[in-house]
Amino acid sequence: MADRPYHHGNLRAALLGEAERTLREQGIDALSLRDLARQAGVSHGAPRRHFEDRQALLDALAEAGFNRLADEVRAAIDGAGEDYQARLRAAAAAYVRFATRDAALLELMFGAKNAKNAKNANNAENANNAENAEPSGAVRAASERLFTTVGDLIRQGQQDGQLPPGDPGRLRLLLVATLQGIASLVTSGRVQDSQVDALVADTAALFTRSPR
Amino acid sequence: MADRPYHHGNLRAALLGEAERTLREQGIDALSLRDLARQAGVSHGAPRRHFEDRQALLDALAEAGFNRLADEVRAAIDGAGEDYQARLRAAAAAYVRFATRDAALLELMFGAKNAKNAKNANNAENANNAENAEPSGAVRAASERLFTTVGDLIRQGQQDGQLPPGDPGRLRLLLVATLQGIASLVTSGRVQDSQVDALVADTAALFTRSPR
DNA sequence: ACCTGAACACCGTTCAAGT
DNA sequence: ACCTGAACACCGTTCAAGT
Repeated sequence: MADRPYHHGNLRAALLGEAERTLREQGIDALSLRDLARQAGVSHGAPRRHFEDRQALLDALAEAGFNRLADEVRAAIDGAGEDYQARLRAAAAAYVRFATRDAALLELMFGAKNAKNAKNANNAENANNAENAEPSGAVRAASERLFTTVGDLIRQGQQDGQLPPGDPGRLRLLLVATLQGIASLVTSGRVQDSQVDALVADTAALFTRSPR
Repeated sequence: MADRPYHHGNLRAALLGEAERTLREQGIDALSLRDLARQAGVSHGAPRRHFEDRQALLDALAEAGFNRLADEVRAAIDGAGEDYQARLRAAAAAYVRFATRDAALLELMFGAKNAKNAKNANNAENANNAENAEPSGAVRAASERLFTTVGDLIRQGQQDGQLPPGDPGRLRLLLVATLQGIASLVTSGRVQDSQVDALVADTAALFTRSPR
């Protein structure tokens, strides 16, 4: 039976998995390190060995979230056939699906930036960046996978003549913004499920218009 | 001198004002009812008379935020002259300015929805909407002022022939989504200040293109 | 009508100590 | 190398009691 096996073996993975579930089912306010430790059957101090503080756990969740989002969007594009508008719609639909299923996680992924700086406000060496923190390195790297995926879609559209020429980086930024904005309206309950299809279709149509 | 004047007179307004400042300067994690009470010079139980719980305070902040955002966007449009693209750019720029100055507040305005439902999960009478809560009535009403402002801009563009005809409601939703998406990238630190002008210009150009 | 202050059940974080 | 358990300083919320 082994009441307390190894040192739990893979506490880090267990904490992350349980955290993902709690986040999905009960929201971020219900996410506590002590509670996760309880569910994993370890003492409340144990998580410290794997996550320096609560923010480190949230960063790890955001990182995994970005990796999964990038994967799902890419898979949707790859499975959408040849028609370019259909590929755009598939990317947007996959993004919205992620937002619907993991609203709190997506908020977490695009949140942060504001919380931690307060501590360092009095700290002279960090005073210059006290109000413009960047996401942590690992989170940023994972979020760039999403940008790369969308960038590939943009480049393909320009090659096929379905998108206007010009700086692909600017178009990529605008498309990510649009996708994230739709997701933000969905997670905040300002878009009904019945409106999503139209919004996705309009997004694809908007980007494939020709300049006047 | 009057150490403790009336009953503080306008505790509600004082709490809201201080909360707005804390939110701006230190982020949402630093926002505590007990701390606000301390700064207002009242006991920690006093805020309860004006805000039933912490969420009620956050709702009031979000409500005020939406009213101010709608006002600022409308003022920017009204002050932008006759050129329609310039009016679009002014609206987008005002939105981004709000996001830059009050990042945490904007996140709060488009957040929520997920946190409160957990409590009612076991409650049979509320089981049906346990995973799709709407923003509180007052917040929703204030957020609709933003939608109305953007809707007026859309209608004007269609009348002037600067925007394609069709359901103005759909176009409005897409424009709000785009603005909120840009803001989300800004508040999460994924758009540099130097990229904002191009993004704003590209947004205006995108919407005023003609269908191919 | 508005506020106080004790009480309760939670947190995150720290750190000496164990295995 | 990993985990325990006491300790500390905070929370939000409740509620009898005061003015």
